[in-house]
Amino acid sequence: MAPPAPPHSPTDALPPVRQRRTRRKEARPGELLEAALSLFVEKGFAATRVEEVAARAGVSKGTLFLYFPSKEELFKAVVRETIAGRFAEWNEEFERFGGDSVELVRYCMNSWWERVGQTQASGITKLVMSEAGMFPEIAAFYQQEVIRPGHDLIRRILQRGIDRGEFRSMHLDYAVYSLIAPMIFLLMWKHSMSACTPSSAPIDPVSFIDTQVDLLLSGMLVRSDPPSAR
Amino acid sequence: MAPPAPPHSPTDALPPVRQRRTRRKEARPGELLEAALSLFVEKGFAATRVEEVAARAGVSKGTLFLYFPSKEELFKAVVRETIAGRFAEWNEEFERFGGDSVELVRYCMNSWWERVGQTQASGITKLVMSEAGMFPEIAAFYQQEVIRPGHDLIRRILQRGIDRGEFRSMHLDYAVYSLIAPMIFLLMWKHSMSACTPSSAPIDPVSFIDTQVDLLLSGMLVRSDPPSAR
Amino acid sequence: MAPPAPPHSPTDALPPVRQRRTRRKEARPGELLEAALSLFVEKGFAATRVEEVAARAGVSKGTLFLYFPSKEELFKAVVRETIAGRFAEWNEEFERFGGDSVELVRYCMNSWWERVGQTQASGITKLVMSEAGMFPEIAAFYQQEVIRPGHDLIRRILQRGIDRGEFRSMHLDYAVYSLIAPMIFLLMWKHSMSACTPSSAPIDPVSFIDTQVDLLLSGMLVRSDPPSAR
Amino acid sequence: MAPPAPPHSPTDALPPVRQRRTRRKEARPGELLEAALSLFVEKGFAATRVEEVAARAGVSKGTLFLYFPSKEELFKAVVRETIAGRFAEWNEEFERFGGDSVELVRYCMNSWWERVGQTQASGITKLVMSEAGMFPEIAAFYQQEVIRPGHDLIRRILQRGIDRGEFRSMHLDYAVYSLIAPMIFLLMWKHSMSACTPSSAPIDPVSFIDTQVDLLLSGMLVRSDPPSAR
DNA sequence: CATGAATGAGACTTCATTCAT
DNA sequence: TATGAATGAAGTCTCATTCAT
Repeated sequence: MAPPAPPHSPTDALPPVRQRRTRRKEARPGELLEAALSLFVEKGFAATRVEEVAARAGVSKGTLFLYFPSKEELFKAVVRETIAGRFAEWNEEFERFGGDSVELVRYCMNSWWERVGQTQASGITKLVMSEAGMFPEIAAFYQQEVIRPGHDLIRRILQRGIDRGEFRSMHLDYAVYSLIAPMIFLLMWKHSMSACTPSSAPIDPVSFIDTQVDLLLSGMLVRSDPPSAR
Repeated sequence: MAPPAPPHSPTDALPPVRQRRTRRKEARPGELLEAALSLFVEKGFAATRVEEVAARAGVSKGTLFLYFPSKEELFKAVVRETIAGRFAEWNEEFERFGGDSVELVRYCMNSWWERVGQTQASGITKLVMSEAGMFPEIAAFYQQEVIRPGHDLIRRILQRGIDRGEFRSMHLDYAVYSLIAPMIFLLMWKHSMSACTPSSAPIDPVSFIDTQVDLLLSGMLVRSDPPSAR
Repeated sequence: MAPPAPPHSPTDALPPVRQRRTRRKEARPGELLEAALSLFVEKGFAATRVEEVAARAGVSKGTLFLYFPSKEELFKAVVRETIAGRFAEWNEEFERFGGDSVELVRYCMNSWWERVGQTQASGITKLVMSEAGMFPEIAAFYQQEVIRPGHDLIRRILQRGIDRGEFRSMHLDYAVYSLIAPMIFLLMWKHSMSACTPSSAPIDPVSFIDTQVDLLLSGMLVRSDPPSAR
Repeated sequence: MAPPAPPHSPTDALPPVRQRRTRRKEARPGELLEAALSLFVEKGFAATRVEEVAARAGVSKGTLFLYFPSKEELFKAVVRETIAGRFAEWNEEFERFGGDSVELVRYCMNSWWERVGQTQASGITKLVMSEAGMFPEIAAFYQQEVIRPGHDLIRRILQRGIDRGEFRSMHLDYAVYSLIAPMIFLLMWKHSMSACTPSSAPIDPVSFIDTQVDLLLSGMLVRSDPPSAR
């Protein structure tokens, strides 16, 4: 949580203990957001007490309200913060991708798992889905900032595969959801079932994604031609 | 809340009123569970007030506590009650199925949508996933009563396909989750995003399931042999 | 505020101890209002804690909120309650008055002191004036329900005196305020200065009113001279 | 809050800025008291936040506590400061007055309105009366520093009128309060009702005082009659 | 002197739960 | 059995006051 001490040359003057008061001001919102994220994910919105959040961030109750006017606003800020324009860079990255579309799809899903699914960020998606009923505003925001861009990104990838003659033509919108579905599933699984029960058949996300991509690309059916997949 | 006794002539028959009373008494727990289910699904556990549940069930707050010792127990009862062994009959039904496995898979998923997904029953899955963190006991119960039987059922279907030479061999456990994932996705979608936001690309569940099955069975890749699709 | 025990014949059965729960329901709002009135008057709106009000009314904090949705609403209810159409009967009474207008004015002011000034009701007028800045809505309500009717009532009395040739003609609106002023003064005095300081020249309200009426009616000037009025 | 130093050419004279700074330092307490007075009058003691006071005075919250050890002490200082012996000069002035006592009374009241009533100073009287319950000490202080001297001043004027054969003999103490009453009324009116409600019959203070003096001096009764006064 | 971030006691309000009727 | 008035623990939020810079 504390920023790792950067490697510094011996000539660096080490600032005594980093003045407490002044430095904090800028760090506080981030620390609070981080604390709030983990607690919200752990216990849900309602069951998380602001005092706990403050305590985990190492400040008092009152301080929290210096930065966020209410518990709800804190929640919204957590969502906004965690989401914050992830898609701009992703879009670019995928645009530049040179390989065939099969690999792109596989890369895309694995990459999502690494950068979102397995991080705490996935918790807020679970949270948003769980609490959507209570925060329509947040749900709408999420829809706009995450769902739609994500949808569009995947759509473009599939279109690329079709254009290059790699994928057969298909109902794009639903195909997109077919790729989103396993991620949502993984994420709900991680934060719900697996979190608290010794599941019978534990899921290894990487293997699951692998299988999933295989199936979606090549299907289950027995075929004459060997699947191109690994 | 009880309808005021209407003025009636001495010749009026009393029985109808008495009947309603009597039937009510036995129906109470069920009515309460129903009311609780819908409210828990709509608003989550914490945000649902017992008074609302009681009101929706047409009784007073006190009465609710006559049947359920606490809000938590009410929640658990909702889950237990709604889940009640569905799988016995399903198992049988699928055992008797005569067609090819492609059709069985398609039938299975459509049938789930009809009997669970589109009914109120889907709400409890959403509920369990949302509140799993706070009710590990319930999550475990669900795991045992729903997840595992469901998993096993689907596993047997896939195994049947492989045994009959219809499906290629695959990692069964993950393939099962690949079939579960879209259902979970559909259900979370229905109860979360679509419920409160005018989604850009609304999902028609039947079409989505159709596409999903197509893809999982035949894949996305361009092939020489035409898919056996429906 | 409590209804005086009605005289009852010896044959009346005295109800055991008056069942606690049921009877209360109707009495509660009144008891709370009474408690609130005295506390608000004693300590002002902000310094009065709802818990104190509840305690003085013999109930718990939560009970208060069963009857009044917020502290502000409680305050408004106190004002409304204490004010509640006092003027209808007064109007009538004064309309029926037979004596000369000098006596009517004197009667009017003495009567105000007896029925309002010396009762707790005067406290809320002080309160409204003190807190007007924070409760514009209340101030407007008071203006409409108390100030204006009171003003009109006095105006009619003065007009009567002029019509009967008892009073000289004068600027009625300001003359009305001249009669209101000493009441307001008395009431502020009672609730502010005298309440907490051993005043040097304590005011006996009845004597003060007497003198005030004398002066307003007959003036200070030595008799035979025509007044030097500008 | 401090004006940002404007970019200036090297030839700019610095002094003005320095002067302002220096003067500021000495002026601080006064500016704070002024800000506090207006806010306390507007919103009452409890509803006024020290931060607002500081902001209106152009300093930070912390600075306020450099000059006043607590909010309560700030309040007391406001009262003490604003009251500051006004009566020495007034006494003198009235002692020197040559005209008849009728004119003196009229002059006295008009003069009070001009110098106190219509200025911000009137606010503290409103303040003291409103908050007397919470600050008995202040009320006593006010009683001693303002009420009593004022009372004595007026008493002396009335006695002068009697001594000169202008006024009839009367109960002096109450007569004094009869002259004070309209001022208190005017002042409460100004700061309470009129401040926030579009009053039906707006009061012009000068006209009101005029009428009031007329009535108190000459009475309401038709002239030639001997007054019926008891 | 001045600042403003931090504190934490304290106030209002909610709501699951009890219990006399 | 049913009611609904009453409770009080618990939670959110405010704001006077402190203190390191």
